[in-house]
Amino acid sequence: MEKRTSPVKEEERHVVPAAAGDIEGGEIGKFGHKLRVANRDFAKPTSPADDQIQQEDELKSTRAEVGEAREENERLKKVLTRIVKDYQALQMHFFDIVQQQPPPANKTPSELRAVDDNVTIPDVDDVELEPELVSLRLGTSAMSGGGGVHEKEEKRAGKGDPRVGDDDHEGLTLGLDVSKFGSSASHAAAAATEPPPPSFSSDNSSEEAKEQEAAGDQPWPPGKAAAKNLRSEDQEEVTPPAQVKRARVSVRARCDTPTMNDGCQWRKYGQKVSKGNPCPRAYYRCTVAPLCPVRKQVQRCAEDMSILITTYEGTHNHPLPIAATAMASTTSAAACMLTSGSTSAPRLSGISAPSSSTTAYINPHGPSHFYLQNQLITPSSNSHPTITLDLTNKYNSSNFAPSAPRYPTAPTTFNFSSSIESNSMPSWTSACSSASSQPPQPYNNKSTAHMYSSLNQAYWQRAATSALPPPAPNNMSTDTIARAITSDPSFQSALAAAITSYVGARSNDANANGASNYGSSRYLDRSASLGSARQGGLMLLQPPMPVVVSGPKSASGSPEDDMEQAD
DNA sequence: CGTGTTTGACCGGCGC
DNA sequence: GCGCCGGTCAAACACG
Repeated sequence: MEKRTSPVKEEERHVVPAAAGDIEGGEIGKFGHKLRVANRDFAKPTSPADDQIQQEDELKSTRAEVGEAREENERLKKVLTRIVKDYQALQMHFFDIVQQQPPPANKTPSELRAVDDNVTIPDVDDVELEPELVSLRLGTSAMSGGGGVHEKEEKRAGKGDPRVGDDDHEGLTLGLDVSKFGSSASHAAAAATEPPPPSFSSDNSSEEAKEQEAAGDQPWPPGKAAAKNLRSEDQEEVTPPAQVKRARVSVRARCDTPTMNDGCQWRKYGQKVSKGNPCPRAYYRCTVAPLCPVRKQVQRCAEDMSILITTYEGTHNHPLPIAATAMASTTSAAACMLTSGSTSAPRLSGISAPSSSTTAYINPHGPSHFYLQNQLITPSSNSHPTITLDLTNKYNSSNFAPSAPRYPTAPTTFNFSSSIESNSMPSWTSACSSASSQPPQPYNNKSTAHMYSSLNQAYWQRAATSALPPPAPNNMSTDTIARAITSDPSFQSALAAAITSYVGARSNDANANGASNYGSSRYLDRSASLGSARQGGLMLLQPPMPVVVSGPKSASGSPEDDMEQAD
């Protein structure tokens, strides 16, 4: 570059000696090229006298231009500075809000219902500024209402919460874990009275944190060793009587890579061939932070090897990078949805549901279809309430109705898609159709991740209210609740956004996703990465991604049971 | 040498 | 009580 420009400089000096000297060195860097070009232009040989005058004029104009450019540069600098400051202030504000936000359980059911009945999707600004809207702990609200739980589940809950708390008390927990929805009333009450641990980070974090705190902070079935060690210490946390197994969120997507990139760091700790699926199931553990309880299972669909089934379980106890936040938020939202259904269903509808499985079908390819299917399944080994987010085109009616349900027993199926019509968000229809008519890749990962923040927040507000079962009436069925939740554009868009980002990112670097070279010590402390993670944990706000929701075409069976079956 | 993966063994839950 | 199964552990291994 330097060599290329030097001849021009020579020309400048020769033709217009004053030019170079009048320009500040700094400005030369920015506008020198322009100046040099201008000089070269008027250096063309013409009549000497006129040329001299013309050159001077042009030089003046060029100087003026440079001055303007300089001013513009300064102006832009100031604007940029202001934007950065605003962003930082906003970020701080966001964290403050997240940290200060009281658990939704503090609200009375009536309050929540009132909100629920007239929920309006808040503007991005509203979401951002209004604490209530920022609250991401709504997933826990389901907990407060969670009364009926199985004895078995209670037993499990009592047994399992060893790993608890260390992280939570540090205030770093990210919480959106939905797993605690089964908490007993007493536990719920405790949760309601206790302020959530301070949590920063992404949307789901606060929820998860709260849930962890409330339910004993044991997102995952602890490792045996950990369980043994901690069981005695954390009696309190173990006590929560009625705790169901952790909710799981399963994502099905066509993916040719070993794993999908969800932005987190994972370490594979096991692989096993499960019954009913020749494809081995890989077990991954989140290694972004030490002791992060989140794990995921990755398995190919037996019927369609191109479909990758990723099942998430647990709550991150650390801030997440943006990309990871998107997925975590999605899973949390889905889990929250599931939670609300599972908790309320037994109580409200009088159906004793050992566990619940909800499937959200999203067809990213064809006409946008999204529907949720909440299924009550028998408490087999797969007693984990599971929500499946289906990104495959399995939704097609032709493929959709399975010949026979794969559940051990025919699940009681609740379909709430009927009400989930585009009329709830008419304006989204067209946009979504176009967006979803393409392969997964088209979605912008970052933008969706960002947008998810606001959407998720909006959803959580709604979800909290929806999830909280009304005090008395038994006429409110799972269907009603699920309908309320799933019909929420915020949830839909949030889900779609995160999912699409998820899918879009999957091909970017599957390696980085599966397990990349992170961490300083083997399987141990990675706290060093938290700083950056936190930085990325805060997501920007963007307009919601349009999502069209349509009702399910079939209510019978689950086309989607690979995961559940495998589990 | 540090890190992640592989893989057989182990454990606990569950059904019979 | 036994066996099956899902899930996890941890030593051995591979890789950069």
